[in-house]
Amino acid sequence: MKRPTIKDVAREAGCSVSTVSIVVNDRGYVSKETRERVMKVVKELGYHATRSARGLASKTSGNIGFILRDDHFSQAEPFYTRVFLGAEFAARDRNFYVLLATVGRQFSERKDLPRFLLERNVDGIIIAGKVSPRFIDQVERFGIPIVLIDFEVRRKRYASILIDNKAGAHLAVDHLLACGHKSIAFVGGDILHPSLAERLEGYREKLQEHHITVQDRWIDIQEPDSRIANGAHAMARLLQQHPRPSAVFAANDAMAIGCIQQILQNGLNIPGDIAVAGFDDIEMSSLMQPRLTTLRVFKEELGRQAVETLVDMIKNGDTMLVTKHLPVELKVRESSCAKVSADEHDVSQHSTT
Amino acid sequence: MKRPTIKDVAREAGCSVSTVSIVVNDRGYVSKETRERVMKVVKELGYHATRSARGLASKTSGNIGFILRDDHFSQAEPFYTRVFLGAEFAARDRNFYVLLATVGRQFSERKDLPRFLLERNVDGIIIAGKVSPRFIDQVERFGIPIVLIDFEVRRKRYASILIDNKAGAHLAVDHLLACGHKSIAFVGGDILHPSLAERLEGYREKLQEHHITVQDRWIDIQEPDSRIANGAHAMARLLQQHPRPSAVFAANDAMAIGCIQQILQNGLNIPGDIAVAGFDDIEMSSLMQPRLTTLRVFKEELGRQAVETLVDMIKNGDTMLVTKHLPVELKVRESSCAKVSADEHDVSQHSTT
DNA sequence: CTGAAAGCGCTAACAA
DNA sequence: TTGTTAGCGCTTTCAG
Repeated sequence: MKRPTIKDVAREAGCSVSTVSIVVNDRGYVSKETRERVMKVVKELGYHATRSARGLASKTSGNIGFILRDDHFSQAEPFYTRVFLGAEFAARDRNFYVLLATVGRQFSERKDLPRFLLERNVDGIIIAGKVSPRFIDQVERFGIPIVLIDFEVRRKRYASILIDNKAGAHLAVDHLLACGHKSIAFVGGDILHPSLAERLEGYREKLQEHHITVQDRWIDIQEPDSRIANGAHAMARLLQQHPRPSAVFAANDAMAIGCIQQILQNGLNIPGDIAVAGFDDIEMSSLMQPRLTTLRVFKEELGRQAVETLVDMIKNGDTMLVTKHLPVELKVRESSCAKVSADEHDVSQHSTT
Repeated sequence: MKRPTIKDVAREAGCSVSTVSIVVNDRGYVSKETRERVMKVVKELGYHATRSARGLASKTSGNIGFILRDDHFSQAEPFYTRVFLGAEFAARDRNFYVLLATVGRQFSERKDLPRFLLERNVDGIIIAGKVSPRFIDQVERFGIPIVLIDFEVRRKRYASILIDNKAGAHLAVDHLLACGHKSIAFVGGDILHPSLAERLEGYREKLQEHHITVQDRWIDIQEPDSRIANGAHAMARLLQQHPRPSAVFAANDAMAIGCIQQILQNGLNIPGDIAVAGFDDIEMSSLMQPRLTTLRVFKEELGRQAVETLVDMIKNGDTMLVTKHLPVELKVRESSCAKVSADEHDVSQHSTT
């Protein structure tokens, strides 16, 4: 048996299709009696509107596009995978579906635009992480709301969900200072990424606040990319320095892990000889040996907030460009302080933003 | 400026809309000249068909529904998250989008059906993991292809992508026997799950093959659920046994990890006093201490194969019910054999199916 | 408050 | 090989 259409409902309820439409979408005015009569028939027939018909008539898709750089997705990179799952959750709560697409590192042609944009198959777009600004320009031309996650563009403002990177860097450096370290190095790759730049900036600020000279030779931001291997490379260079730093603050956990590998490989002790702190709190960080001190970023929450913000823009036609900074949390573990208790939760500290 | 429609293209190209439709969808016969003329206009105008219009006219959505039990998704459970990502990958290659939905453990009402089914917004369905058979019945009534992942129903056949659980269990038990263990226990929860039942069955078969009596008191399948905590509970009971087993094969890594926690907590040594092997190779297994010997399941591949199979069914109207068993791989690590080299890859073994 | 009617943009017979 | 013509099922003015 075929599925009932809106016409069937109208006929059974003895009213017009437009009335049924109004009732099932709960807009406009309908008398209580009519509404109930229609609802009853809807129940009986098991009627449910077909998405593509609604879409064609109303020019909405009920979908949200989630765009990620391919290298962030394909290696099943733990950070953005979490953000994506957070978005999935929130979308389901708001009755949207999430369509996923990836872009190349350097966006080249209109050919590379996600299919869902060309097909008009999304009502709004979330872009997670750093992508080519030219790409964002192209996306903008489709005239649908956009929310950025963990990324900003210089010349233009977008609604965006950001990490409180500076506050996090302050917490990390404060902690290392509290552990008695005076010579704290910074390791970062792809420093053009606004988030990583902010972490470096926060590091600088905090040292200055404590009247400690920022030493350029202890700031290693040569690596093009913030992956584990590159953390190891940077650390190798830092170990050449005389005197060498007694602590390292890495721009993210991946690089911090690379640093740790390099330090251990050189027969040095952690945190005895060198203390290490990272940023992100990816899953691996709490499972490795020694467990990594880091700043916990609430990844699912980033995705969730982005969806909430986007849905508000879609539904209310909000034109206000919201910017939210999500606080981070310092997780002190063995890589930074010998004396840390097993219960890491005792020493958590929230950023205050 | 408004986006061009198929009519605009037809007008510019001096032909009818149906010709344009045929060209852009690459079906039916069109003269080379006409085709090229149309393509040229398509390029110039930057035309791209709107998904919902195509959907309404052709009764296809271009989407695949992926259904997961809520407790498998919400805790961001690592196993199914991977399977889902694998499906995402494959879908993108085949020009489909994946819509995600979850079902409660016990499906109750038509109300609980995924919205994308009611809205006719998917062309096929993937169901991952164990769900209520009544739920599958309901899904079937929508008359679209279904592929099951890691699950079977007794009374009916479905296309399905399965794990070669028996072969895996054989490898595990063989390995433990080779390490000199004669008294090998089995720990499992939710043994009604076909996959877990097969692992137990494989364990039994292999012991019998070696003329070792299968001892019921060393088979602990009381726990309702195969989570870490329950692994610990089961292990606690096994440690009461006299004599106690010298090795444990757990139905999955989560329970194996619980076993390890319990063993260490009792001041025993791994693998000295008791060896442990798991199944799944979740990420945590290679990061913990001691690293867990387990059977690697190719989770992304499960998702990918499901999509490929499903898309074939959707496109070719294949009615053949394919069943694929994906091989697993034994990863020997410290939890089972003291003498294992750091390079675990040297001791991998594939199941032969 | 309710109904009639005009599409939304595309596909798929069916003719020509 | 190409064109004509019905819809697909719903939303949305616009009258009444």
